[in-house]
Amino acid sequence: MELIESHLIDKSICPVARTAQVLSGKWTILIIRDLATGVKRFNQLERSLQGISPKTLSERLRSLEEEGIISRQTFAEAPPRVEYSLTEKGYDLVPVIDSMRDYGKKWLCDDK
Amino acid sequence: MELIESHLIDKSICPVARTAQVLSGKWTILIIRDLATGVKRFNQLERSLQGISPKTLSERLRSLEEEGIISRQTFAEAPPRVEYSLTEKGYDLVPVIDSMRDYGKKWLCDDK
DNA sequence: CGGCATCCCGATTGATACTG
DNA sequence: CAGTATCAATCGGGATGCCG
Repeated sequence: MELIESHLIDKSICPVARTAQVLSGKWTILIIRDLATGVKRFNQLERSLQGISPKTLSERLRSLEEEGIISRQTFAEAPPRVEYSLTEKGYDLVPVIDSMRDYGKKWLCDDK
Repeated sequence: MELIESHLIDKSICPVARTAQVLSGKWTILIIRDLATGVKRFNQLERSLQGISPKTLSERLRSLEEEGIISRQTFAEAPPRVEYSLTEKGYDLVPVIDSMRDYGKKWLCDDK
């Protein structure tokens, strides 16, 4: 078990803390995880993220959009259609999700 | 920008969600980040994590210990000494932190 | 369908003071 | 030094209902 050299961790800038802040919130990472599989509509996300309230989903989507991580495309149809997808900035979070998945599989899941 | 194949994401188990749960909390990841550089004492962490209250630090450390991510070693001295370090389970979170650091440097830090 | 407006709650965090 | 005790505040999140 090697240790990271202390000087490699820049605390003044602390990209870790900033990323953590962006990913904070109970559902944030899961929304990005879902969108990583492709474009999704509001209701698709609502069903996929079992237990999320529409308010919370709406809030998270808006703040992620403001953050530039997801993009929102509306279609003037009846019934209305809104599609959410990852931007490049959002897609670059996939490695984070992947490493979290690896960790979860190794330490937090009994099965497989 | 390729997309992940949907079937590669196992939502029933969802290791991502479990890992997110373990890492939840405002300070959790930062504590692990600090301990990744080596053994630390309570006061060292308190100083390093600017703004954390001793109560919160104490709570986080205890829950991380219960989680098996950090280990706590006490020394019967005067003044008392307690050292915190990462377990193997904790050290395996370093890739997650690394990917978060990479992301933060690329997207969230102007400097460099 | 895709939201927004309200109201509400519990968990998390913080400030501060104090102790073994 | 390494915490605990107490109190207060914040905040994400949930429930429900309404609307274009």
